[in-house]
Amino acid sequence: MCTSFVELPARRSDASGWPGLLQAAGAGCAPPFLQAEDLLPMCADTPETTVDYRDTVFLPETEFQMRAGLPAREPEWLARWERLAIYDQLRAKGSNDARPSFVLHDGPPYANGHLHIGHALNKTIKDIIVRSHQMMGHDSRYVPGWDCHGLPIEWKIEEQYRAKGLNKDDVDTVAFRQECRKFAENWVTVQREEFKRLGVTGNWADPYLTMDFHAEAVIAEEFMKFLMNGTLYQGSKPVMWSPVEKTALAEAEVEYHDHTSHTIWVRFRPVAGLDGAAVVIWTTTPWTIPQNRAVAYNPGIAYGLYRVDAADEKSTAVAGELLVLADALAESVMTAAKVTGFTRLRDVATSEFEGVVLKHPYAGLEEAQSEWDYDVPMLPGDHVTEDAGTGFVHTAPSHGDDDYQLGVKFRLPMTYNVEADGTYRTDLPIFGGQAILDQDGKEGPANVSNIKQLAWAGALLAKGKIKHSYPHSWRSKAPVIYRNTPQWFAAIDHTLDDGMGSYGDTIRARALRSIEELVKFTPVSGRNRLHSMIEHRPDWVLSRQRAWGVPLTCFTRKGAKPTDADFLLRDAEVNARIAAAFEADGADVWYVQGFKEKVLAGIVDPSDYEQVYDVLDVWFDSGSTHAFVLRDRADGTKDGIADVYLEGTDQHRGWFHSSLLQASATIGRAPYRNVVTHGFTLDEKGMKMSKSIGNTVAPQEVIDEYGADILRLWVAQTDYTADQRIGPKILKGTADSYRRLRNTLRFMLGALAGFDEAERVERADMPELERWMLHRLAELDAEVHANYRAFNFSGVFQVLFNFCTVDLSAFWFDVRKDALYCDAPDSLRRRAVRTVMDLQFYRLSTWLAPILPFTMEDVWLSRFPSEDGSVHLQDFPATPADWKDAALAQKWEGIRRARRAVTAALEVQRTAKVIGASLEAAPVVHVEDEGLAAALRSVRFDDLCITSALTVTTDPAPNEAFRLPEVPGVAVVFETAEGEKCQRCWKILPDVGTHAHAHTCKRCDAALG
RNA sequence: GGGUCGGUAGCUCAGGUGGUUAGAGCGUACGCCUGAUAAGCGUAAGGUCGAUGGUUCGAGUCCAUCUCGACCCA
Repeated sequence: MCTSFVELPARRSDASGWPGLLQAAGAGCAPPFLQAEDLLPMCADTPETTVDYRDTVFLPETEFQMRAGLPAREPEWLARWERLAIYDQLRAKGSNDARPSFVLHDGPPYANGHLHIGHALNKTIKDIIVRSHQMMGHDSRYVPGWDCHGLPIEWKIEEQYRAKGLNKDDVDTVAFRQECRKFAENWVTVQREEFKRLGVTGNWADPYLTMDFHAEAVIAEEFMKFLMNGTLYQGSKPVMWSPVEKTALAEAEVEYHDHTSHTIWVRFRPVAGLDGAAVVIWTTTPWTIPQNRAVAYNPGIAYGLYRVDAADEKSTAVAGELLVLADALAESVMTAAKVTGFTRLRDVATSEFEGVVLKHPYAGLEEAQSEWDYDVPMLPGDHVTEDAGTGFVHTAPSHGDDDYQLGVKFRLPMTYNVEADGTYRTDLPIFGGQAILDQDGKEGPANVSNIKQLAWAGALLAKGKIKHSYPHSWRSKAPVIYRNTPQWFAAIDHTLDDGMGSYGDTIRARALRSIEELVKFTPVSGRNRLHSMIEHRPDWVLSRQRAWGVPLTCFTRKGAKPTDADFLLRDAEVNARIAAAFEADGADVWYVQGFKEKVLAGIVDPSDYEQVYDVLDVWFDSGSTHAFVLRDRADGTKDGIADVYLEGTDQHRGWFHSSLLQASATIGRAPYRNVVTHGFTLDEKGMKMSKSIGNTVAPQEVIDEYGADILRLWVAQTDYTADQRIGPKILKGTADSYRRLRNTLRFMLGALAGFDEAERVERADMPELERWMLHRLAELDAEVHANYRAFNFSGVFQVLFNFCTVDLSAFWFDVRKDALYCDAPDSLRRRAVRTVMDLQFYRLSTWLAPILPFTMEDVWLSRFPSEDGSVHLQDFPATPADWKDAALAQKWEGIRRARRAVTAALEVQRTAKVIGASLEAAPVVHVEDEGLAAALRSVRFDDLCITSALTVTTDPAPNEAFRLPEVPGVAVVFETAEGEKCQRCWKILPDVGTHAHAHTCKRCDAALG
């Protein structure tokens, strides 16, 4: 009954579309809008009257909001995903190898403080990789992790102790460690929520922590592999040392203040050569002279032989004595030495220094008991400069970093003259027991004693004082010294016999071959960077004199020297007991009274062994994550190797590096197949962000103002492999791009309202324009996949964004609005358009889902409302390869070029106020090329140009025709459209007014039924 | 100070092995539409490709130096 339509609202607002209309059309009834029309006083004899056909036109209908309201709505979707357990559902889907595994192994952030923009960037990139691979058909697992041990947390707890007036040294180690654990736990909780708010998916319910008991047990086990395979050894290395606290300090624990130091110029006389001239060194630490083992020169500096001619009477210089000095510094040295006249005798080529042996200033002194009767070689070193001093550097390998490096290089002996309290060992001749710094941090007698002794020995050329910046302990505020302390090292060139030699027999060799053969780097420059670091690095220092970490679980034999074969206890049973104890109760047990006795009982006599109380470098912890996560977890990988490790470029020196060294020793190769690195986030001008400059952008602020999807879109549109910029202006632009994408999807949702499977049209039955759209989709499918596989999201974004603006919004949507709005619902053309739009919808919404998980969920649910649905349960739809049609694409490229000429021509008339809308035009298009003319005639070129009529001709164009330089061979003559404006579709056509429905064209009249 | 990486329109990005007037989108300006409407369409303006010097018939693309920035070292 047609009358039933009377009850229909004049304008439909239900999102489900127009079922009533389809039904009506199918039933052959008059459509409902007749009712409205009948109410109007229209008839054929009142042509001036307009008819409102608005309600007969199929305008887009959607509940999907133009404005996203992301900050408020994102938490709702997060709750939904949590309720639906999306991550777990996907795992179930991939179980039993139903889908190929893909694992991005998380590099653990440090559990300390709120997230900054770098964290957000890092986790968002990871998330896009994880999500895109899932949707490309993998079982893509992601286990987030945290780095929990280490110095910064220890400081915080110490700080709390100080605030309470407690001293760390008075507190039980286990109690202290438990405070640290609590602190880390707290930040893990905080950061986890902050990461989740970014939309990052993963196994948040069960992340990995380096302080988990199992992790601590595995870290110790991994360390014990180093113990057993012979790479572990004890050496020593100078570190910053506070004699007051009797402890080593890290760089971050010292502060620099002005300090007045002694400064001395000292003669080192050659055993032979150099014409007997003394080599002069300069130092601000006279107390290191007893530890001198070499004098360094720089082969790039010009040196000369100088003769003292005259000197002040207070000078220690003697007329006639010969000195070797850097030319650039000779003058200043002579001045310091109060020399009033000197002569430069000749050049001294640095080749003359080679093989020269000097005498220690204290050599041969009676009281010295031959302590210093050793050779002091002259050695080349790039660290020697001519900025200050003499051009020669006094080298004490135990008391300086350059000195140590030179010592390692030339095998200089380390000295052990300085005790933990800053005094010389008591058996050191002349100076034994003297303090460098006393227990109040004040200067002890050591410096002055040395100056006196040098003067006595005739070696002191000059002395003075200097005020300079010098490191002080941030706790006691006392000056610190460089002092060699015993440390534990991994020998990375030690030949291994562990049956894992496929890629080499040493840690270094395996690491290098892994880089060369087993790992793909994104960007490629990472390969060289890591390679050259590994190639040149020294042995790995594993030990730290700290409390919050995994201890170096080993024992040394009392009375044995580090070089003795039985110095270290190597016993598999002991190791197993340690691992079992850690597994049960964590690494704290190492610090419980009687642990040594417990694990050594029945194997060796515990009283014969010392327990080591240093803790492992935290890089060893994180370098071991592959073992306790990838290898040991059910959601790890079968071979213990990750598909991807991804971090900032600074981690070439950090996690990529330590993981590679660790794994080379324990599994014989790199633990990863891909290394992906991102740059740093800078401010809008490319400057480093800093709180003091006030140019920081906090992720939370962006989320509050724009929403996480905007932050994620910023990540996706940037080339993260280089440094990126962010700031208010850039985010504004990102939000603009977002709106464009959102509206594109919104238009599709509106146009697809009520889409029914019965409407679907086969590709073969579609107009060429729709087949061309399918071609574009197939092209995009390939590009999107390739870019996601290459971790190139800016490529994905660029391609999709351009598609949405250029192909859809500016062309296809604009052209097809006429068909969508005005064609009869059962018309083949309209159905074809909706079919293509449906196919587009599935692809665009899924392709963008890894980048914009919130918005695409909004889009998806808007089309498919449900309690349990989610776009994130979908894969990218398979796209038939035969949608590609190169010949069609070429033809349509020509058509679109011709279209550009037409739109430009219309613009001239528009500017001249001849027309407003393009439908007022009916241009004549003169085409020189017959092929192009045929192409234009084979399609509805008038529709494509959105004109009411259009003529294509190969006749020569008149001179006044419009031409575009970039579209040669096409000229446009403007004509206005003839006829009346169809009140329904707004085209101006000659037949309007001749049909049953007033003021309509033939098509609309038919559509109205 | 050393090593590595980077500097293409206001912004985000394209620009195999050197070859005609350096591209895209956004933004901006102007115009149009008012049936995607805090939307949509069209047109236009915008770049001495960080600087200088070189190689070459020819360089954003190759070389050298410098400069700015970032990271890692010292």
